[in-house]
This record gives sequence, C-alpha cells and structure tokens, in this order.
Amino acid sequence: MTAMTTGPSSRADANRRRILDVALTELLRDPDASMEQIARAAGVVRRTVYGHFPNRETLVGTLVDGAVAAVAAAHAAGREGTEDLAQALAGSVLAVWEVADRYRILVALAQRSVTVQGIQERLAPVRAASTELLRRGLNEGVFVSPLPAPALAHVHEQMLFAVMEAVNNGLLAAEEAGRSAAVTMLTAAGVPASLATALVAKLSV
Amino acid sequence: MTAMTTGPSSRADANRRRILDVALTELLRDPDASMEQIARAAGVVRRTVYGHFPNRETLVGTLVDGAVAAVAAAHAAGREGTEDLAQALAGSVLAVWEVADRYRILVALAQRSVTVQGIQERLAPVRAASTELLRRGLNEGVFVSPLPAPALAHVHEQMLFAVMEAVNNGLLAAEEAGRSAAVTMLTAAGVPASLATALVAKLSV
DNA sequence: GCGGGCTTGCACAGTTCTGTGCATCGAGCG
DNA sequence: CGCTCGATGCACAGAACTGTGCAAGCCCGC
Repeated sequence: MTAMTTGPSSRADANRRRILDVALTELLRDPDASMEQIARAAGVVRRTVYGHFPNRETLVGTLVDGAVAAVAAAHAAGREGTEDLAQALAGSVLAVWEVADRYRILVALAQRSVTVQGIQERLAPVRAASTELLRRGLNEGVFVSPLPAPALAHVHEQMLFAVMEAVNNGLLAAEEAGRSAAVTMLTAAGVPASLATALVAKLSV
Repeated sequence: MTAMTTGPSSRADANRRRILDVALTELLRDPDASMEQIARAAGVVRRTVYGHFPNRETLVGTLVDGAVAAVAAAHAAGREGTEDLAQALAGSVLAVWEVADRYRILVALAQRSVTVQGIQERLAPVRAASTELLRRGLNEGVFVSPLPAPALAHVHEQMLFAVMEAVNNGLLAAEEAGRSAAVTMLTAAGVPASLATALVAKLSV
C-alpha cells in the first residue's frame, strides 16, 4: 500500500469516489457504521478503504466538507437576484432542497457531536446567511415571529430536515416536497399562507 | 449482588432513581455514553448499575418508557377542555413543553434507531393524536398547509425539538420559549400570526 | 450492635472495532 | 510482454465496552 499518485480518472480514483458516495448513504442509515460496513457496501475490502483514507475521521471529514460546500453554494445561489426577502428565502430553500438528499447526512452526524465536533462550525456560514436574511426580514416587517432571528434560523433548519424525513417515511410525495417545505417555512416566518403559496409557485415554474 | 427486594425509599431505591435521572442527561449529551460514564456521573460504580439494571438495553428502555408516558400525559391534558382546534394545539404544545427537558432524550435516541428500535412505536399514540388534531383542523379550514396532516405533525414535532435546542444554545430565553414555540407552530399551520399570538397569550396566563 | 441488603473493587471472558504490516494477485499502460 | 500501481486476504496488536463472578466493606433499620 504505497502512495497512490496516479492522475485522476484512474481505477483508484473511481474507487475513492465510490467509497465516498456509498459512505454518505451508509452513514446516513447508521452514523456508527463501521469501516467494514462501508467497505462492503462499496464493494471493496476494508483494507482498501484505509488505502484511500488514513482513518475514519478523515473519511467522514472529507464527506462533510463536500456536503457543506454543496449546500452553501446552493443556498447562496438560491437567494441571489432579488430584493424581496421572502422571495430570497423561498429561493434558497428550493435550491438547498436540490442537494437535500446529500445534506441529510449532516443531520445524522450533527446529532452525534462527538464524531465530528467541527460540523457546527463548518455549517456556520450558511447559518449566518440565513440568520441575516431573517433578521432583515423581521426588521422590515416582511417576517413576523416571536423568535429572535438566530432561533428562527435554527427552527427553519430543522423544518427542512423534518420535511426530508417525512418524504423518507412516505408521508409526503417527493415531487411536491421542496415547494411544500418552502411554503411551510415562509408561513412559519409569519408570511401569510396565500402569499407564501403564490411566491413559491412563481419561483418553481 | 442479590435480589434487592427492599421496599421503596430505601438507599437502593434512591440510587436507582438517581441513576435513571443522570442517565437521561448523560445519554442526551452522548447517545453512546458507556455504562461507565453513566455510573460515574451518578456517583456510583459501574458494577452497581448492573445491580439495578441487567443490561444497557433495559436501562435505556426504562428511561424511554418514563419519558414517553410523561409526554403522552401532558399532550393529552393540554388539549382537553376546548372545542377550538387551534386552542387545543396551543394547549398541548404548552403542556408538552413543561416536560420538554426530559423529552429531548427521545430525539437523541430516536436518531440512533439501532439502540432502541421500538421508540417510534412507543411514541406512535402521541403522534397519532397530533395528526388527528391537525387533520380535523385542515378539513375545517382552521389550519392551512400544503403538507398532509401526518407530515405536518412530523414537522411540528421537529419544530418543538428545534426550539428546545435553541434554548440550549442560548439563542432564546427559557421563560418565553414555550410560548414562542406554540406561536411558531400555530403560524406554521397557517394560523395568522396575530391570532396565534393572542391565543397563546390567553392560554398561558 | 448485629445482620442483611447494598455497594465496592477487582478480575475475567467475550465481542467489536480500529489501524497497520505483509505477501500475493490482477489489470492496464507503455 | 512485463512492470507497476492498486486491490485483496490474512494476521495481529491495542483499545473500548459489556456482562458476570466473587470477596470484602459499609450503613441503616431492627
């Protein structure tokens, strides 16, 4: 087991990718999945995984970094190009929803702060952006809530996860879920239901 | 280590209670807390814990049963004595909030379905009651949501947890948290913010 | 103060996981 | 065709945890 310094798109690289891919879904199902379980699921032997990642922590860290980056990008992209804060909120929710499937692992891992204690910090930028958006909306009266902006941001985050899980449990059709999540989050922020519905419908054409 | 058949209020019983009490908070912090950690936190030796509970599963099970019972009772009590569905919803949220601190363990444990897979079933009655309440409200037009009742119930559940965690993280004052949670959940169910605020204020005098 | 139940300390077997070393095999690239 | 990088299988040390056994100590109620 030596350096693995071959260029991209080699067999090794494909394997590495597949391990990461499989590990994501495997850790989602069980945050305590062993290296053995992950390896088997990737159609590989445990020893091979250690050829790509020196230890479990590095593997999980790589995973989290990728997911966070994707979510942050989606979140930012979704809310640009509008002055309307409610619209920005709806846009970011819809955009994040697109990468939601991969985002779920963050919930599972975040729950077990011991495994990756740095996860809260890694997600901090996204959370900060959400909070700022909500704070401005609350100030301008676009949003109404008894909760301070940071708390509301936190609640919003959990609502997104909740809708994802509802889909997982068959309580909700996947096609409508993103829009439903956006509408529900807007109404939770005090936006009238009719307005929220119209706004989301317009954005998700 | 023999039978421990002494009547209540003995030393042994006090110890048992303290172990359960401490285990609750300890498992909340880390769902994977070892028997050693729990014992130490309870000011007791690991061997003593095994004197009260034959194994880890029994200990956790006892814990979960107690928490579920308390929550179910609070949920039921909070929504009785009114025909107004919105008021019933607010009442149950406020009531559940009172036992919220102990309820949080259920989240942490529910996340790790491996440990106690029966937890979803144990909570089923509460969830069913919530769902039914929401379903009737949606039918009557008291509530408005793009989500079907079961999904909305799930989202509500998570919102409650989210507010609890917000308090934990210092994002929200504990005194106002219960009322804020109730208002936010009502608005998420499509109840106008002004109405929701008035309703909760009236109930929590 | 005496006894019996409770607690402690220690030891031990069994399990499961991690990370590593080493020899061997396979497959593609030059 | 042969060389090399990667994959495999196996073996091993070390750590952590669970559950149990046993002997000795402690403390409260009778």
